[in-house]
Amino acid sequence: MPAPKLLLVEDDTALAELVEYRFRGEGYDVRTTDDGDEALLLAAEDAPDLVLLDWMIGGTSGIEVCRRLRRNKETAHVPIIMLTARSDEEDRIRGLEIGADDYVTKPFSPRELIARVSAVLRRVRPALAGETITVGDLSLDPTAHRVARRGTPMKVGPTEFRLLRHFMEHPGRVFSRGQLLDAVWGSGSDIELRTVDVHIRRLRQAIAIPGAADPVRTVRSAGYALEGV
Amino acid sequence: MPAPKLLLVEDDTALAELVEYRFRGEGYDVRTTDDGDEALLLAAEDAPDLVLLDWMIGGTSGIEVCRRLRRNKETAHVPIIMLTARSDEEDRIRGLEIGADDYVTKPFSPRELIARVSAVLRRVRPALAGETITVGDLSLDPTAHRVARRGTPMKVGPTEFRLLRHFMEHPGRVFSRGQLLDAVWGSGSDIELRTVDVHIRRLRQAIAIPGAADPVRTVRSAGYALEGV
DNA sequence: GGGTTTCGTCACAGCACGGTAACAATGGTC
DNA sequence: GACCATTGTTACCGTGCTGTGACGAAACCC
Repeated sequence: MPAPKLLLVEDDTALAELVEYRFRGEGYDVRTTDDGDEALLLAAEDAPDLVLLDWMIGGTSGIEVCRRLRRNKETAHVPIIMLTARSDEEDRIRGLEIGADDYVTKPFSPRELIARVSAVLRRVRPALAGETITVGDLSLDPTAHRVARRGTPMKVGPTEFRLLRHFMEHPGRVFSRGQLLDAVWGSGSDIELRTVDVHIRRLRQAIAIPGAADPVRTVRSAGYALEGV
Repeated sequence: MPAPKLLLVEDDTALAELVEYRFRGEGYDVRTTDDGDEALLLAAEDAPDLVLLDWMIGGTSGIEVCRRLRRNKETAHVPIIMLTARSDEEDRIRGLEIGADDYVTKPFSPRELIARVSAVLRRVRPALAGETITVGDLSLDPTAHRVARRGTPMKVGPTEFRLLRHFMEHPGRVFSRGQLLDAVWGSGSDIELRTVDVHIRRLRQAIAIPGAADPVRTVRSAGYALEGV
């Protein structure tokens, strides 16, 4: 899962550094500029996942930047959060109507800003906000029904998918065949225990890549487990 | 374009009536309740497009309602705006982290609330705001009822249009046949599951262009999805 | 090492699932 | 009314998935 890319447009250097520092700490990839035109260039050449935009930056107004981001096809749907010292309702509404996705008034705490950013990202790109489960080099998206290893998508059958999901929801934990039957096949299923072995093999086969270790661990006389982090 | 459906959960009757009145005026379809459990029922039986949720309603807390909305698969992705008298940063962050999409403190002006609602909706379901959605090389204009692929217009039947629109509002996500029937045909429809297959085929046919991959993905034993970004 | 238990692997039969075409019913248009 | 577009249903077919038993390999115990 690539780090979400933020573009911070802010001319208060001290504030910009603080925000940048905090977001870096949260695993974001942050670029900063204090100039509206430069912001548009940066956004156009490598579209960020979200823009933090000061209401008023030296030269052009933040509003104008917002409008022009929306006009450009490449950046039209990038979510924007406006930062501002003003708390007039009039301005707030104007910002939202122009196309900002959220509006945070200064002074704000970094924690709140982080919470808002991740709330917005969760909506826009679920894959960026931890909707996907990641264990080691494996990632699984339950809603898209997708599995990838080291970024490359893997073809996984239905039962193997459910099996893997169960493992990834409890990484490192050992499950007996009976427990796996209950969890993956349903508690009422009347299926041979050994059948689990076969699906374990199919799962191993499905997520195998040459030169990489098998993440499924066999625990003799106990069951199977997914290699933890 | 159907009216966006709001669910308002608020126990201050006077405020509830005011909000309801204003949103009706904006063309929204509003249902109101003052009870957390009833809210969950209403949301489950006919998923709204957005929930306005009071922080503290008689009996259960709004937070609990929020959490349970998120837990239910049907309502997990419905955006939520919390309304609250508190303005503690701690609470605000907590609400956002729990899964609310936005947070408005009382007293608020109806205008601002409307602006925030439409900002969230624009982000989550652009089609509701009458905006053109773009996913991959597909674009869909909800007001003009037009679909284009790589710029060239495509002829798409009514049902296929609604189907495609639903897919494009949730790109990448897998929907079971039952879910598609609820979302596209209406929750009360009594239609064979396999009928969905036929319309999927018709949709595929309608948006097919030679030399391009089929954007509709079949997920065996799970449903269908539109190839995400 | 011999015996026993546990696991890995394979091939196969059965069938569940999705793709497709054909058809009847409906409703709108001229 | 005749025509056309659209819709929902069904039946058939092929493919891929699933569960099982059998056999050999490996690990464990003495």
